[in-house]
Amino acid sequence: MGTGKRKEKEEQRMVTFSKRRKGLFKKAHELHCLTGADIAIIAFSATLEGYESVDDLVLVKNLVEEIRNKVLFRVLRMEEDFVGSLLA
Amino acid sequence: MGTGKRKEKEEQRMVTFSKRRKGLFKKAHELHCLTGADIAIIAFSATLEGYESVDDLVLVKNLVEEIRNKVLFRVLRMEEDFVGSLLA
DNA sequence: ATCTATTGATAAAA
DNA sequence: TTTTTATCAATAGAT
Repeated sequence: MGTGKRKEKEEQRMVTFSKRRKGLFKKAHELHCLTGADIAIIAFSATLEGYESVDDLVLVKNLVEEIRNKVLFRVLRMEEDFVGSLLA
Repeated sequence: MGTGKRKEKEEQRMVTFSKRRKGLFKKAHELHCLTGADIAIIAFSATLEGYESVDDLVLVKNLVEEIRNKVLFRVLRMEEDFVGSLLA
């Protein structure tokens, strides 16, 4: 396969990735708005070149911390509910 | 509003949540298969009662750790690429 | 980036 | 709960 063809194929993959990632985030946003659910999505493309930067990764790192905090918050709420049910 | 109505509304919200979460995960799976992207999704319903357990939260905790590892792996790969580009 | 014909998701009903 | 289906939305391919 020529280099041109390979580049074309890679570009097409990125088009698909971009379109579908956009769709995925839209669906997640709808789910959040419709039901109040807390949702976090992280999506890495398979290639790094040109599509991800250190800045992006810092954003992801912050997002992961946010998610961790949400999980911890959930655990706290569940423990509160459990204690509440014991006292009820 | 009567209690019955409120319960009905909450049930409907959970039906919507379940259906759309299923759809969201399907989309994410497709995106992964189609483009090789690494994707992580965490979705909490707005209410806890009956829909989430400590076991679920342990799974989420593990997922968050997995995501963190992926981020770190990406950083390592980017650093390798950077060093590689300097040596090329 | 924009368009559109087709496919896929899903809300409501059974 | 699962199944059906009539609508509505996502998107692959073309431009």
